Amino acid sequence: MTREHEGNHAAASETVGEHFDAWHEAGFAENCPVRDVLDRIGDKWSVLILTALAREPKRFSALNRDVGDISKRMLTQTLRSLQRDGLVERTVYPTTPPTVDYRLTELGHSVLEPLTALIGWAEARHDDIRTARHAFDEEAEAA
Amino acid sequence: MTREHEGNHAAASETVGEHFDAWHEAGFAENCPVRDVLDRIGDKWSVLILTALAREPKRFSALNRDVGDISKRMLTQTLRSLQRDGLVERTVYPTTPPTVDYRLTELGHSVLEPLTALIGWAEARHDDIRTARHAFDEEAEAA
DNA sequence: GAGATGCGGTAACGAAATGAGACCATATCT
DNA sequence: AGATATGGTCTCATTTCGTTACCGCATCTC
Repeated sequence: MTREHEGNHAAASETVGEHFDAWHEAGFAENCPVRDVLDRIGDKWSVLILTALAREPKRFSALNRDVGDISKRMLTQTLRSLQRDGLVERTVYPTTPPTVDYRLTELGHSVLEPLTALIGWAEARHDDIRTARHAFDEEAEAA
Repeated sequence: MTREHEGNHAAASETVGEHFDAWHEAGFAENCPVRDVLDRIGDKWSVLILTALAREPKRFSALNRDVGDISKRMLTQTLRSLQRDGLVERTVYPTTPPTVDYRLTELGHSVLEPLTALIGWAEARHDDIRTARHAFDEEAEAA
């Protein structure tokens, strides 16, 4: 029943709003999955690594190359936390030098589904965001 | 055609994999919407603020209370960047003391849809994540 | 056989982001 | 007069991040 923006987004807004209230009452810090999960999703490299692994397992150095400007340090760190959360599986083959590969677990694959939606949104609306950004910056500069 | 985990996630994995390859060829840093968008989505507070505003506009201090343990500093900062990206609209009413409220724009509401999917995933799989986490930690401790 | 290269990382250090808290002007309530 | 609320900003300590150097080992090149 809110008046302002009712595309087809009203339902989602309502749903999310209810979730928020529920977390709020539940104590928030304790059992809020969003904090727990989004902190990881949102740490700048996780999503990129997950998408890089979407189709096939990759070795450490392949990831290092493919993801682009990530440092080994952050790659190691991010992979560890993804592994810890059960999204990624690390396999060592006892060759010399050791070969290590990383692959998505079922849990890891399953998160790609909602992520696809988000990526789709990002691509669809990227222009709108950039437009808004420019407008904002010019307005700020004018002042 | 990958063998390992084929729930219903195969399609998403394939799609995401293709996207990744496309970004990769396109140069990555330049026109990668994910970097651009996910950096914002994933900054620990943005999603929380967006969900807090899902149903109704709120004032600065209401947000400060509702979101919980966010500092005013980060609240201001996050709101500014959401505003800059056109997700949130800031309105000042010339009262004394000034009243300011924040509301989602159409763009802001539209992102709730993919976010809902992600939140749903987080809640559905939260137990799996925590289980994996405990297993990992115990194994690490045993070593 | 000497040096460079690739492997999968770790250690150390400076830079950047973040969090906690004090502070501000104004106005109202007690 | 003093406390409280409003919407922030400023400062400073802690945390996190990114860069670079380095490790042992094996293979490839000269």
